[in-house]
Amino acid sequence: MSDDTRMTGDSRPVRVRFAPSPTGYLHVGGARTALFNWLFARHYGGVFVLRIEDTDRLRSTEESTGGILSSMRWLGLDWDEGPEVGGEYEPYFQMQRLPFYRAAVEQILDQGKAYYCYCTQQELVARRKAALTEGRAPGYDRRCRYLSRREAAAFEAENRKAAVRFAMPLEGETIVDDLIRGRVRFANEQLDDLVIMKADGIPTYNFAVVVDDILMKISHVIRADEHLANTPRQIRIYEALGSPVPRFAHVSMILGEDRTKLSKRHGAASLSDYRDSGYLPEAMFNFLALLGWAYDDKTEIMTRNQIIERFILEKVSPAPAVFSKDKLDWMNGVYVRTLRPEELGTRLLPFLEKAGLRTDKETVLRLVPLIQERIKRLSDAVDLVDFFFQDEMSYDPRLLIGKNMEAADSLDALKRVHEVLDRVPTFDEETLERTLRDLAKQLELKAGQLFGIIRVAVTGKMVAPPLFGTLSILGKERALSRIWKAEKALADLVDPEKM
RNA sequence: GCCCCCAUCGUCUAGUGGACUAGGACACCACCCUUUCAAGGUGGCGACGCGGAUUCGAAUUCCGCUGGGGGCACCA
Repeated sequence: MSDDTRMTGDSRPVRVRFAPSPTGYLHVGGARTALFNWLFARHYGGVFVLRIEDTDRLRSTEESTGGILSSMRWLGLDWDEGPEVGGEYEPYFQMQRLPFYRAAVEQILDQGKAYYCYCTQQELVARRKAALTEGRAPGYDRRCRYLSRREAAAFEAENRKAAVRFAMPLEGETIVDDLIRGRVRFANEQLDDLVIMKADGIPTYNFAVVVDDILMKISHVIRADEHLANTPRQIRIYEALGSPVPRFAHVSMILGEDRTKLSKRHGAASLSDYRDSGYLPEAMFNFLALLGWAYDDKTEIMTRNQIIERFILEKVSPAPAVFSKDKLDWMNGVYVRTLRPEELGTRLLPFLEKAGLRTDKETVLRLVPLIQERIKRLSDAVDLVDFFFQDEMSYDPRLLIGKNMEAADSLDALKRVHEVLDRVPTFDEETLERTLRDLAKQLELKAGQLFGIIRVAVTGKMVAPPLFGTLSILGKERALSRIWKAEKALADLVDPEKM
């Protein structure tokens, strides 16, 4: 047994897949499942397949497919086989693989391990409801499994469309040896005869997934916990098809802060929402990897390669994890701070433009040093720098009054600031700081008192980026004009009559 | 109703019978630094769900309970 075999529990070449259904955006939970598959493949030098399970004709859309692919790419999860890249086992859209499913159904039908079911959906729904109210199991009652030839012919004569059901074993048990959960046993009497092909000739999920995983030679099925209960049925289908059963690993689900399954109700649940609100893909990647997996007792921040190198299924937790936005925010901030300034500027630009700020790369680059360690998300930058781009600011003039000062004193101080700045030889940070600190001393004010007044005057805010950098970037002309306006506002406050 | 999964600080987790007065991170609180806000530093608060059993010894093994989640579709 090779090392890899011991670790992956299987001697076949590693081939895993992520198989989303294109009925919406890529959900955070789905992204984590995709990530774990991808990491597993990359760690063992295997193949990562992307397959689109679009057999739900009502809900599947092309837009969803496009959105999922772009979210995957944004996260950096490249697929070796799948849409747009092709591969040995194409096509990778299930609706283009119908002949494969039909052949497989025939094969099972021929063996007598499946049968036609003529029950209509209305009948099924009614019976299920009745069973539930009477406290019986809601599963299919198997009546068509025992149809006589004559009865079947009668239904055919009625022109009823038949679905195909799989004949599950009635007794014994089916064992799932899960790589994360260990051995899980299911009594076969619990498994009902599921539909494997709908009356319209389209396979159901539980069947298509097995057929494709066989055909695509998937060695490990890493998927969400919610599929564990489906697994024994799928194992029976593998066996009926005479194929080796892959190894299974059921990853726990991701919960919202209220400990229910994460969904739109919890705010952003789609990966694209996170992208749009300014999270970095590298932070998201790191964060998602840590949801249910940990390297050791202290490491939080890891590069993509470190994670690939360290990721093993044995360290994946079986317990569900709550998605903590607080921690994501923190981690995103860490990644924002490690970005090279030019890089951060590049990423910031679209967010500022989207907010309606008329800016350009060069300006943003000058702003970056002032805000890099002050933002967690890229979109946070907007509130921090918008005043640079606005000609008219509106703020409460009372904010111009310095701490523990009167309006009149503040006005006097601001006038002195105006004079001093007007005479200052250069408008660089160092000069500004020296000059203004000296002034504060002269006025017998604390630095914070004076700087606070100036801050409000030039930014309109109590909280803003560092003052001297701000003044310098703003430039003498704009800074003085803002100070002048502030003086007027303060003067009104001191003596409203004198307008 | 039946079946299955899960269970360590508020949250993410480390922990695979003794090294645990249970470690780290986020969040929170305090202090330091400081022109505001951040960032950074230091410190603090804070958990093995409950009950049995096994064992010299249990967060770690077993059983039950409780709680949470998932499944039982001609959805995936």
